[in-house]
Amino acid sequence: MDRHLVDLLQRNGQTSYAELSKAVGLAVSSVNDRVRKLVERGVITGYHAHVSPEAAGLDLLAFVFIGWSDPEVAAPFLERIGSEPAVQEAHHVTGQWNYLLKVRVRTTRMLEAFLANVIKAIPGIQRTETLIVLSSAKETMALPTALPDWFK
Amino acid sequence: MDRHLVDLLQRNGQTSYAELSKAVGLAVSSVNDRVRKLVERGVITGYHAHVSPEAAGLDLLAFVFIGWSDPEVAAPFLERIGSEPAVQEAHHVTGQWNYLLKVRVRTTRMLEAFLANVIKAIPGIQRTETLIVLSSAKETMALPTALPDWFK
DNA sequence: AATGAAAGTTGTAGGGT
DNA sequence: ACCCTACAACTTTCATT
Repeated sequence: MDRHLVDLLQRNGQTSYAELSKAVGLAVSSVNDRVRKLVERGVITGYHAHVSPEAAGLDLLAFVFIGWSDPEVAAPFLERIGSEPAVQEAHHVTGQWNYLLKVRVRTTRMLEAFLANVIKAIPGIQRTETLIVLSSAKETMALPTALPDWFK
Repeated sequence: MDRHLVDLLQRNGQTSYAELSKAVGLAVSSVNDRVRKLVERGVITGYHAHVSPEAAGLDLLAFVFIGWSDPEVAAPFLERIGSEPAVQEAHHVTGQWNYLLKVRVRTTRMLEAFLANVIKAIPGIQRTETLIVLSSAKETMALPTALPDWFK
């Protein structure tokens, strides 16, 4: 039941309680209760308008691997990229690199500036490797709510 | 002006027109006009509830690189991962790999099943490399609306 | 937990500046 | 483009089962 509501709200965050009510077969006020509790419990963390990167002029998407040896680098690195809007994601990953960044900029010139003025400006960062995204076949923020058939 | 509205709606997709109106200094109906046009123009592509992966039981995030030689593999690969909820993103990237996937599952056992039953089940896929995400320091879908100071 | 109805807000469309 | 107004739709609360 809650899964169904979450599913619908992931797809369309503006779905009215009237519509949700019809879809799940509960009264409007019951739906209101359940959604409120989903937010209180932290299952639903927020509602956001999604913006087309291209419409915003951000035509270049890149993944940047970051490497360092000195563990002292981590704190200033995280602080810097945390306040950098061009960085959409920063993940601590296994393997030969420390971090993987997802970066959106306008052009290759701007990517170059990002690497030179933001990343290399952090003392101690030794290696980077950049992958340019040619096209994105899929990009969704909807999480699976049910177990897939290939895993039981 | 539109940038300001987009900014606010990216942060909170439930911001009322009354609040937007107060924030940008326009009448409610003007705000309504502008937001409607932003949606019509495709700048705002939709509104979505954001769900906590951990609350949904998806504790494992991984990036999976996929490689093949035969170009015939692309079509069936894209069709398969397009309909796979565990795959959040699929990017065609430069470098030694063809695609980079962002995958969310519950456990390492489920990741193993994904690689065996979904990826390796696609004929022609020759190489994969999986990076496990230990922690995500940043994960936002808010796009920058202004040019950064490190790029003029 | 779920329901129906009342009361308060908000979204939207119209005409006007 | 922007504003004001009015009505419809929606959200939220509350008493009840």
